[in-house]
Amino acid sequence: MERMGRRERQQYNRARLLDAAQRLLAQRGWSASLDEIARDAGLTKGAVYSSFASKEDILMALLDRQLGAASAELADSVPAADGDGTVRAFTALSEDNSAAGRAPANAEFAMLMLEFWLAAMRDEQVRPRYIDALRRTRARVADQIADQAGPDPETLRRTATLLLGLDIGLSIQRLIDPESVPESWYADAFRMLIGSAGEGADAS
Amino acid sequence: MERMGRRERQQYNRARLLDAAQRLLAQRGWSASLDEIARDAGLTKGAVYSSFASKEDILMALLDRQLGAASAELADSVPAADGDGTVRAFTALSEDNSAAGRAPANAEFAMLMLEFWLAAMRDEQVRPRYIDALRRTRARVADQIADQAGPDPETLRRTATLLLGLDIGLSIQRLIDPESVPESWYADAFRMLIGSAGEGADAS
DNA sequence: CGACTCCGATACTAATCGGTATTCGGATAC
DNA sequence: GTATCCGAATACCGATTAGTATCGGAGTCG
Repeated sequence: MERMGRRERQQYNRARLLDAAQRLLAQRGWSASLDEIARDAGLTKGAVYSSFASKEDILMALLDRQLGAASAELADSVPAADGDGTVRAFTALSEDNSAAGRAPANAEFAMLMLEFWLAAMRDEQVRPRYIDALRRTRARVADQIADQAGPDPETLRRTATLLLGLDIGLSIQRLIDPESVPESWYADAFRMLIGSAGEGADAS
Repeated sequence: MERMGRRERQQYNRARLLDAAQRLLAQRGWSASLDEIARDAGLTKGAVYSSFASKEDILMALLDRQLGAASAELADSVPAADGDGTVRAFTALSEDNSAAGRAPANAEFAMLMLEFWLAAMRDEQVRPRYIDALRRTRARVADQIADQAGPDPETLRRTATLLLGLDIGLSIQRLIDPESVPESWYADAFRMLIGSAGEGADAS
């Protein structure tokens, strides 16, 4: 334990609260209580209300932090985009450093993302933030595959959207039923969509 | 109002409770209360506990009914699988007969499905039912595209999985941000995956 | 060193929820 | 027609929850 100043201490505690909220909201959903979150962070509810205005405020802050981090991670997560290292945005952080007993880290990430999606669909306060994050993510994917998916910007955006969609849709199937969705199919799909990138484009 | 016998009446009320649960669980998540659900069905909580054992039991029954219906719908939802009528499993019932003020029917369906997915990820009681429903859905998709996606059963299963994944992943993006994901991209992706079905298969 | 500040712990409240016990009323059986 | 049955309404309970009020104590500044 290092001695910390007041402001430093609060930022540290706030971060630990967000970490706890990330775990508990992913694993128990919105019904995770503030007492649980605070206790998981080694603090009490008093700490919560000195850093956040309400429970929904935690969701907002967590969404900003998490979606910002997800976009940043993506920049590193596409090594060369050859056969094996496909695009992984939704399955980011998939190095699988899961703590004992809990769900794997990538599963936790996906569950949190879908929880965010549902919150964004229901609450118009949350929606624009989530939309923005999705658009940034697609833009990152587009940057990553710009050299392989042709120069046409419209086709490039489409390919990026399809790749992100496949990453999401395959992960939803694979995370809950791994044996039905071999990991290698990610790469297969990647090749299929990149390989025939320019074919379906008919001027409208 | 027709006069109904006792048993008939209970089945009718049970169905109305499931209808209400479908709406409220989709739009307010698991924190939708039993009183709300009962009131939305024009009944009281007493009716709930004479038809269901617990709140989770409602989820189970709804999941069975909904996923059974989804699989059945799929059989009709792929007219000829030519360019425009792609595979729609996740976006089933997409004729968009949404009641006034509420979310479109297909959005409600998707939200409910993801709520189910999260419940299945968290609860091992729910998980096998959801896995089974996903597998049946993939099998249906495979049947629908069997004539176009080659005779190799392994490739066929893969193509069905990728198509379902794309349907899910594109819908998640499109439902919350329609202008970023044109509807025509569904058909484009369909063509891409069907067109190059046999290419990515390398014996492992 | 001493007064002030402010973050976080503690104590508490009003409201809500899932579930249970009991009662009510119409359909069923005879 | 009357007794019985059973599904649904009502009333109620313990437990939990988000949010508030208050207090203590460590860090800050003069």
